[in-house]
Amino acid sequence: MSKSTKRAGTPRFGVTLVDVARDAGVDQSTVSRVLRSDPGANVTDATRARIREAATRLGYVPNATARGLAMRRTSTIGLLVPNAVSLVFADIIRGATDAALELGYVLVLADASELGRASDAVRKLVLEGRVDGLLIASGTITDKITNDLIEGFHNCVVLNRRIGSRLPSVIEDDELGMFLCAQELIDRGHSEVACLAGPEDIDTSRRRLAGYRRAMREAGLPVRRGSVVHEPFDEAGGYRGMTRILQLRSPATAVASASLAAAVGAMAAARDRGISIPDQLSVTAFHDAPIANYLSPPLTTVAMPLTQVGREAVLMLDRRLRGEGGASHLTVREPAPQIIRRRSVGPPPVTP
Amino acid sequence: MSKSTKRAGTPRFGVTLVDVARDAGVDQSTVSRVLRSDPGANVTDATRARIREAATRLGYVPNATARGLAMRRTSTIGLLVPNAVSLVFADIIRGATDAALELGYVLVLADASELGRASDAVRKLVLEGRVDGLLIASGTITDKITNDLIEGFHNCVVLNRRIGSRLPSVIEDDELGMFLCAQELIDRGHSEVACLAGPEDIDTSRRRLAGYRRAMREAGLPVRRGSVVHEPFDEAGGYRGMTRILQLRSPATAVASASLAAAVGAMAAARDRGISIPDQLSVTAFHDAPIANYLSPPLTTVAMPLTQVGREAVLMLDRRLRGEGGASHLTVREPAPQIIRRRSVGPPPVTP
DNA sequence: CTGTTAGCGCTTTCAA
DNA sequence: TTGAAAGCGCTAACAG
Repeated sequence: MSKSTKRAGTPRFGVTLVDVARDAGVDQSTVSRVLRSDPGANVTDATRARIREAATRLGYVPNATARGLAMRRTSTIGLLVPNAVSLVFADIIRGATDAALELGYVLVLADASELGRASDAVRKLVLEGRVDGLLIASGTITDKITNDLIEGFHNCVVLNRRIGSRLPSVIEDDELGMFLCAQELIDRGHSEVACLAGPEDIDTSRRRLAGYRRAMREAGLPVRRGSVVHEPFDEAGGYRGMTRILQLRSPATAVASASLAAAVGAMAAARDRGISIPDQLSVTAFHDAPIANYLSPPLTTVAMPLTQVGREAVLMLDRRLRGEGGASHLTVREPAPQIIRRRSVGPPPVTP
Repeated sequence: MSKSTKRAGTPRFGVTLVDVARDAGVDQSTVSRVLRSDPGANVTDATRARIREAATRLGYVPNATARGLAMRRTSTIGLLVPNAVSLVFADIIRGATDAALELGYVLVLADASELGRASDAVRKLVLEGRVDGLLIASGTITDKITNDLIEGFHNCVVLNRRIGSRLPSVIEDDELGMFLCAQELIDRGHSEVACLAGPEDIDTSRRRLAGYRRAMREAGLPVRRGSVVHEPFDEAGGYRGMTRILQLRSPATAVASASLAAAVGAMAAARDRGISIPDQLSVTAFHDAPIANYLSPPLTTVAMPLTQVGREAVLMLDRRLRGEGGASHLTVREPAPQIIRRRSVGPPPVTP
């Protein structure tokens, strides 16, 4: 069968190595060596130049699929997010994207707002080899994915969660961040400080709750019955939780929320019951985002180093992909959590 | 060189077609036919069963890279988002993800919050062949990308924008949606209705502005000088725009915002000047999202069929990838825009 | 009904 | 200093 046999109807890729090689009058392997800047390549400056020129002139772009097949790695990593719109993921995504770029990966996000989709994503991305590794920043669904699919798959890093000790993880200093949320309230004179904690069965919630408890303990304040409520990390959860807190016989005068979204819901709940912030109720939230500036009133938050979490997760994944060892559990403490004071905190109301 | 020659040090993929074939005692091509459910494959039920059994027992998963190389398509499509956290993208993403799944694609998101990243993403995803096609839902950066890289590349569809007639596009009925935003205000008795429009040079803004103008015109209301302000579609833009409107000699009593985020900023600006909503100022916004429920007061919005936009964009891209013709510009009108009344609209204040 | 064979575009060993 | 050749895992003619 002659060389001219072309599959009929199958589209071709663009300019290939062979095209460049032919144009430059060398072998494709030489082109490959030059264009990859292969360190162990001894190529004349002349040929080198000729190849480079031909490549740019022809508009050659290496094909990631072919390279991936040959190298058995795609140089892309995935980041699974619960819903791409959650307030706190912007920073993680930014940090991860930057770090990935620096290390020569391309970072793709996969939306896994639902359980089914998450499994789908893991299958399609990881098992079918579309990505070299996976970052999982997917709060609630993480456990399920873990059990279902990730077990034994070590090319992945979990963000903001610590699940057993099997899966590598990068987390923030949840305890400290939440400590600061509560402390800000206590410092202003509040003694009845409630806590809008996340889902009870999640390690992240537990660490944040521990920070709240420590702040109370160190101030010599009791944690009253009913003043710690477990609700999801979203607006609806915050709304429900705040409503329950306000129904207490002696409601708290301040509330530290373990998530920004929940704080938004909490503020709405207070407003709906005619309670004004910060006059009658003070609020602080774990995590900062631009929206905090635009709430009524602007919300005092504790900004966490989320960008760094994204970055470190990529670095850790890369290390693992390259077979290096190193710690597989990291708590990001730099830059330190920082309280951003806005107008949602005031002194406790004077009780009649 | 014997068959046993293995590259040293290169990791292997998992279970391959050959493994399954050997196990089932057939050729790999047969396995391929069976596992792909190739319609033109005449295979005995017996072998078929044997192959299937072997595949599942060995835990075979087809390798996307190899398949991609052979088929010259990756079966993945990319969705470029400006920043994954913008409020309105959740629905688009959901619609697109679902449609992609149905058509056998996997959808990956790429964050392109900055211009540089956007070009990077296009290069890495499209030119290097990591995706078959690209959806671009990237407001402000779209133009640049277009000019830089997309020209002549027709495996892409632009969302919510119409750029020349070269690039295929899927948009909402911006005019109608914004018409409804303004009409709601007018119906409540407002005659001084301002408009928080988007950036002036963007077609999307122009269509929304046209809807506002039509509502005013049909009501016989003049559009006062200074009551249309062009600012970006974000909180800061809304804040600035609202501030300018409130500085007018006779400020409007109502404002229709061309974006949800801008409305959030606008409400903050009003609050900061001691203006209460809806008593002294009514507000409506184009686009709905859960956060609207939790603002103070909850914001009246016009919900647009964003999920459908995401879906249709995928369908259109798929059609083009398959070489089918069909319209390359679509305006999604179903489901119809729907006004969601909350508490940000009231009658105009009685002027002294 | 099934096997053989020739690639897809690239990397990498080995030989010259 | 460069070329030849094998092969990554899969698909898709074509032959039998």
